[in-house]
Amino acid sequence: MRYFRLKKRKEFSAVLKQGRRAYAGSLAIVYMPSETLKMAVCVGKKYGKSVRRNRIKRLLRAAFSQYAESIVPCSVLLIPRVAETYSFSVFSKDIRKILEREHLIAHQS
RNA sequence: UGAGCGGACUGCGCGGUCGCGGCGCGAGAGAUCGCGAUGAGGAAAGUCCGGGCAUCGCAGGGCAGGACGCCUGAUAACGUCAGGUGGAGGCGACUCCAAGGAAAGUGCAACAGAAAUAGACCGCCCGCCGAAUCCCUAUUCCGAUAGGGCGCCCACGGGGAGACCUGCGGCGGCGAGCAAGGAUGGAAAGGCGAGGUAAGAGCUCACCGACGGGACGGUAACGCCCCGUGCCAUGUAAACCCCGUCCGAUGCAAGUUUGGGACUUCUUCAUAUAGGGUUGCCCGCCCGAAGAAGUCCGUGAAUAACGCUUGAGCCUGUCGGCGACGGCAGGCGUAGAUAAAUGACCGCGCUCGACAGAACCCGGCUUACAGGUCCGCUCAUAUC
RNA sequence: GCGGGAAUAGCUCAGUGGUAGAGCGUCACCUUGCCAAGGUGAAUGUCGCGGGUUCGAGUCUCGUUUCCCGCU
Repeated sequence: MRYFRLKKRKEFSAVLKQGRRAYAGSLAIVYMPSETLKMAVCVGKKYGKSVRRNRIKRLLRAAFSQYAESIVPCSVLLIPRVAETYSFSVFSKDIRKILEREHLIAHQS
């Protein structure tokens, strides 16, 4: 089971307005229940130039896709924290921590 | 060997597992799945120029505005490039230069300096008048000049409260001549030397510079030579400006197509010297505009498809050209996303990997960039 | 992606190519028993940064950095 991308501005606003927020050390997650699993990352200009922003987005997508199989259907926004350096292992660990705390993991394999 | 100059290229590699965006093939009613090949740069950046392309305007005209500026060529075009000219820098290889016009006109040139785009303040020299006008020696064209001494009564300068001391034989006024000298300044009416003169002056002469004319070389910018003119007009045009060349506006969020458009009614604004559109303005040209409700249809709306990648394309060879570049022949098929694709993990290697991510497409410019490779050349030193 | 604008004292802003200014703030003094208000005086600048033009640049010009605004 793969995830879909969250594209529409309406959906973005809806999630940001009505969604539930959860925080870990390196990032924040905003989510609300929906029919299918949808995900988006938020990386604005404040994170640096385009190479740096692309790097952050790739790391977040890669980290998220590890758990995509097992998450209950909902709309998810990943918002990283501004930092000096970013790493896959820290993102992966923090996403897992949040998913477990918020009971978003459906069937543990 | 050291220091340096110019040009070209490269800018992590190999293997495995799991993933991402187009594309092709296959399966499936469809969602989707499988396989295969492919997938960021030299600057993709800044958006500083030039084009293509698209829409609007096209009887169009004028004004304004903008850009550029040695010459010749290259090019679709350019503010780019190539080759040359002139100037500046460097021992040199070589590098840099927005490099037309200041006798078309206007403006500006602070401070300093006597004076700033033109004059005569000081000064030099001659004549006259006034004060004063010592002595010795030499020369003498009998005006004086040079050297030495004496002296501060008179004049000028300096010092001192003053008496006075001291430099000097020295001054002041008027008139005429001159523009050589005068601590300034970025710039002071060609420079330097000689002659000349009462003192001076391109007043005269040589050389250099400037200007004008001519011959020769060069497509030209320009170079070089000869002759002439004593020479007169500072700088600034990246101040206004003049001359020459060029420019319609807006930018793919341009724009095209489909899907909601048609009809009826009402309201609001404007109603012709008005308003809107057309290029910033004027003339000219064209035209009413916006909203709401009802009926039919449809429902995804900053959306979908097209534009969207075969193009002034890239590579190789050859020919023409000093070169930029162009001609011919052969070969190649090389990202097209749209909340937006290259990542994660593991292993090995080394010098431990810089600047940095396509968004309509090209040609340039500019800026950023760890390191590495190659070619050509210069200077210094040593040896042969 | 495309187009436009700004940067001057701690803050808000002026500024004709010729010595960088105003207001608020800061500091010192006067005034007051003390504070505020008032008065007098003073300090404060890489004119964002780097080249060029000019005798001379905050101003003209080229590049660069940062920030702001508009366009669906």
